[in-house]
Amino acid sequence: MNDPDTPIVQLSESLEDYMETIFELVRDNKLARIKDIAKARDVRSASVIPAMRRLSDLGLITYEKREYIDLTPEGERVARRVYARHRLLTRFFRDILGIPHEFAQKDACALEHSLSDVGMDHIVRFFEFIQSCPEGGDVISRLQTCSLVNSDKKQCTGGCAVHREDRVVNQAQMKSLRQMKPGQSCNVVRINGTGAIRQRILDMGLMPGINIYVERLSPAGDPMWIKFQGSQLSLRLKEAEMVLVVSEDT
Amino acid sequence: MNDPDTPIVQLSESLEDYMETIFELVRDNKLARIKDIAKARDVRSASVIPAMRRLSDLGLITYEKREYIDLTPEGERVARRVYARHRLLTRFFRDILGIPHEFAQKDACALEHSLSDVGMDHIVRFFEFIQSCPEGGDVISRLQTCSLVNSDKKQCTGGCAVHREDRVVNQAQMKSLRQMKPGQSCNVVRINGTGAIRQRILDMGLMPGINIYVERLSPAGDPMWIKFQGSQLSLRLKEAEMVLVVSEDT
DNA sequence: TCGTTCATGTAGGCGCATCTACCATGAGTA
DNA sequence: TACTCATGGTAGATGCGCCTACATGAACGA
Repeated sequence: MNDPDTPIVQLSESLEDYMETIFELVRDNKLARIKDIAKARDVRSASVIPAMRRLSDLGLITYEKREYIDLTPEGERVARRVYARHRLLTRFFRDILGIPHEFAQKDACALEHSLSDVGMDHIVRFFEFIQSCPEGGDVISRLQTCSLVNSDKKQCTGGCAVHREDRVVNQAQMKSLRQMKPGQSCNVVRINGTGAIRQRILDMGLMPGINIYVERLSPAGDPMWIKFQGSQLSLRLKEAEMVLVVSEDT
Repeated sequence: MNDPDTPIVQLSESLEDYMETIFELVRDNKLARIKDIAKARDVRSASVIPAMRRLSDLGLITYEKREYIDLTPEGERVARRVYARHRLLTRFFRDILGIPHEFAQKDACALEHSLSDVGMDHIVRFFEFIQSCPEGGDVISRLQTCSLVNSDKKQCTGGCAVHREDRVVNQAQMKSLRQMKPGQSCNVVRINGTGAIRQRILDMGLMPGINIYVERLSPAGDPMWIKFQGSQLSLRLKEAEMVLVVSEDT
């Protein structure tokens, strides 16, 4: 029944979510009712019932008509796993990547069902590293206060003058993409700017590490044509301005 | 039509995958056929056709009966975005977290559809930080060679003697959970060990950062009972041995 | 010119997860 | 005793994304 060596059943995302919800409800309220589950998952009660039947058939919950729902020992094992994944991913997104809690929560929800065990394990290892390595913690707090990551006005506490300001000040080899001439190649370091424009640039696929070849400027001068990852694209100068690159031409 | 300021249509995961597949096929082979798409996505041709019809109705692809499929300008915009997300996530998983390529690929696939823009943006910022901050790159390469993260025999190049060996050698305040006495509290630092046992411990929710309270040992001595995150659990001594903790009792 | 072959397309079905609309139960209350 | 009302449950529909089985059509070789 509750043999910890048994492999864990593979559930659909939806059923895993139900398991997690029940786990939290039982922990917090000592009982889980159809209505509560429906509310927590933001679905109708009628949708919960067939799900409960499926989970009950799988032996993960006890579900008798008109009685409170509880986890079986095996169900608790399954639910605990999902819950633990969720928690860790939320922490990773929030505390490491600095994603605001609400989004961290939501993104963890999406990933908790699909991340491979190997992937999960590496996230755990990342935490272990951060906690064990004397340098690990330092860098993460540096990261958190870095103006690149947190756009509020905290300042990076040392070392990297480069991104104290919004624009490059002292790394001579960085240019904006706009400054590049047709025929030149470069590599994206950073996207300056925030909000919708930044989003649009990212959506185009212009991201740190990407190699760009500048094709030409439009006759009118304004959109410039660039090529990267095998496809051509036009880019407004206003946008090109925000893309910080290092030239590839030695 | 292809106005970059227009918000991008929200597609189902499946349709996004089709868009991405078509994008890659057109780029690599100059054309995309039903058969190729079916093969790339590992589904039957008959399943591809209704998907193509839906995408065509949305104005994202050109699809006439028995003709090659191509992306419309708007479709290319949508596909490029998905593809860019995929690429960046793969790099993140592989190059930062050290997840083997195959798994990184697979996990990126899962996340690319659901990660919020905010989440994505923070991953980009992470890369920007790593590339810009003089300390960033160092720590990532340290992370990569750390024996915690890569279990092959690379050695961490300096500083953190703690995890040079499989067991703690010189951080006196670390103990294994097994050494804790009933009534004591502690905080998990690391799970030693690999493979199935490690997996089982993680599945139970014992992860770095978790607070544990030791309840009691079984009369027989072997399973120990612990409490964390509001629920009780039994743990074999063999497993408790592998859980490295710091005592919470000053 | 006529088959053969193979990609493409159609028809119909299935399972999941949701919905709406309605029905049943039972606990408290007039 | 009978009414009310929240909660739980049933029936049936929808949309998606996949399937199998079969039909169509175009290209190519005999």
